[in-house]
Amino acid sequence: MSNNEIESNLKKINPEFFFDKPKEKEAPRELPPLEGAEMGNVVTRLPPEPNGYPHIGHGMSFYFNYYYAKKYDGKVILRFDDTNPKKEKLEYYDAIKQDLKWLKINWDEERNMSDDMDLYYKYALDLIRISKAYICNCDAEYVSKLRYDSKDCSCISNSVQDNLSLWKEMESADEGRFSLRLRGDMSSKNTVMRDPTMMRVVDHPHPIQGDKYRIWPVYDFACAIEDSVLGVTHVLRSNEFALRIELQDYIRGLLNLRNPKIIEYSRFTVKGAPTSKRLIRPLIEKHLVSGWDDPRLVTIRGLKRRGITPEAIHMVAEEIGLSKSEPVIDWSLIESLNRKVIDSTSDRYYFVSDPKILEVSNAKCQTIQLKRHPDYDRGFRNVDISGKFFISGNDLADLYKGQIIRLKDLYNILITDVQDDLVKATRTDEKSSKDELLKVKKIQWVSDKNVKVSVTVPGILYEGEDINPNSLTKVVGYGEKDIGLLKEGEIVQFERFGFVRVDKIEPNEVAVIFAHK
RNA sequence: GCCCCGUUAGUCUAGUCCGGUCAAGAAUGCGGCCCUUUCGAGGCCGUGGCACGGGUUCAAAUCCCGUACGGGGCACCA
Repeated sequence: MSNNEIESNLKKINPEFFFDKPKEKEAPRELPPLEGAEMGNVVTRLPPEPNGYPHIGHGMSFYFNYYYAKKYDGKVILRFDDTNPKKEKLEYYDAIKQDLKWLKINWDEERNMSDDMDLYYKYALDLIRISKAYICNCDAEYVSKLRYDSKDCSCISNSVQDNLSLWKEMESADEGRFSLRLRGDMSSKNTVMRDPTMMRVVDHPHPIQGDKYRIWPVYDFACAIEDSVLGVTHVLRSNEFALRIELQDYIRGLLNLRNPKIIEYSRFTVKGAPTSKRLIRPLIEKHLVSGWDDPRLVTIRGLKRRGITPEAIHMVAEEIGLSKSEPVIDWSLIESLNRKVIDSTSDRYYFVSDPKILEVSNAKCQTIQLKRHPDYDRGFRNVDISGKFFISGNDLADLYKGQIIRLKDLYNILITDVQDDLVKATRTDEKSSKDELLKVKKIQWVSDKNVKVSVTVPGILYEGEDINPNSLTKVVGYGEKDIGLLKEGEIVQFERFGFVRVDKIEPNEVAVIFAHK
C-alpha cells in the first residue's frame, strides 16, 4: 500500500482522526497546583531576615508563598527570622513591611522568631534530656575540621547531668565558649547532619529583645520549631536550604513536631544586576550606587523608583514559576510585562531632549487640547502655543529645507531653514489629507511655555564581571508645562521616548527616571 | 575534596516520576505584515531548542550508566 492508500483506508476507519482540531486558546500561564494542598487549609510564611532591604528574588519568594495561601484560601504569616542579634536592625523590620505592602502582598499574621525564645529554650532542654544534644566547648574551627572529617569531639560523651549543668554555665559564659550541638549523624554524607550547632551565645543586644537573652538559636533549630508550631503546611523557598530539610525534619522528629511540605526552587538573577544582598551591600558602601533604592538595582525599592509595578513583578514570578534550573532573566522580560501593566494607565506627554528652537512664522497664539491617552478616555491636557516651539535635537538632525512634517496633533509645517540649533518653518495645509498624513513624518514638540525635565536613565550595572562605569546617564530637555503638575511616583509616557516615573518635582525642574521604551 | 540539585530555542518555561498523542510553547527577543497623527499598545505570520557520549526498547526530551558545564551545601549566618 502506498501512503495515500493507507491514509484513505484509515480515513474510512476513523475519519475524526484527520480533522484539524480547532486551536483552543489556552489559559494564561498559572502556577501549578500545590502538592498536598487542601482548600482552606494552607499556611505559608514569608521569612525575611531583617538585615537589609529585599530584592526581586525575595519578591519572587514572597509572591509564591502569598500566591498559594490566597489560591487555597489559606493564611500567610510574615515571620521575621531574627535570631542573629548581630545582623538584625530595627529599621529593616519596618522597611520590609513597607516593601511588602508596596508589592501588594498582604499577610494575615505577623511574628518574630525572637518572640519565641522561651520555646527554643524548652525544646533545647528537651533535646538535652533525651540525650540528643550536648554542650560542646571546642572552638569553632576545631569543630569544623572534625565535622569535615566525620569525627566526634570528646564532648559527645558528656552525660545528661553534665550537659544540664553546662547549659547553666553557658548562660553567663563568653561568646564562643560553648555551643549546644545536636547528636546527628557524623557519618552522614549530608554534612549539615554532622552534629550541627543548635544554640550559641551571642553577646550583642537584639533590636527587639535587647539584652534579655544571650543564648540564641541558629536558623535550623528555630526554623524547624517555628514552621511546625505556627502550623505552616507548605514552605516554598530557594534551594540553598535543600540540604536542611533532612536536618529540620530530624529535629522535628525528635521533638514530636509535625513536618511541613517543603518545595524548593532556584534563586534567579537578572542579567547584569547583582541579585543578592551580599553583592548589593558593597556597592552601596563604596558609593557605586546611591543607595538601596538606586534605580539600577533590582531591590524592591530600586524597581519601584524605576517605575516597575508590583503587578509586573507578580507576572515575572508566574512566568518563571518554581523552577529548579537557574533562570537568568533579561530586563526585556520585566520591561515587556511592565509595559502591559502601565500602558493603559499612563498619560502621554511631549518631551523633547536636547531641545532646539523651531520658529513657525505664520503661527498664531492659541490653546489646544491634547488627549492624555490615544486609546483610552483619560481626558485632555491644555497646551498654550505661539510661534515658538522646541523640538528634539534628534529630530532636527533629520530635517531638511523644503520638507513637510507634522507637529504631532497640531498642524503641518514646511521647513524653510535648518541651522545647527534653529529651524524655521511656515505653517501649511499641504499633505494634511488623511491619506497623506499617514506618510508624513510626525514629531513631538514643546511650546515656549514648558518645564525643564531631567531624565535619569539607568543602565546595566554589570557587564560580565565588570562594573559598567556608564550605567547611569542623564538626558535633559523640555517637557510640556503640565508635567510640572505631576505627582511624585506617577508613571507617564513621554511619546516616542519611553515610560518614565516622576522622581522629584523641584521648583524649576522635574526629575524623572526612565523605566523603559 | 566530598555531597546535593540542575542542564529543553538568544532568554524564559511546559513536558521527565507513569517511554509512544512532543518535528515540543500562549512568554520574551528578533524579522515581516496590518493597525495607529508615538519608535507605545493591539492584531496576524514567521524565526529558533531536547548539553554530550554510550546503553535498554519496536519506540527515549522522558528510563539506566558515564562525561561536561552551571548552581548550592560542608558557619557558634540566614
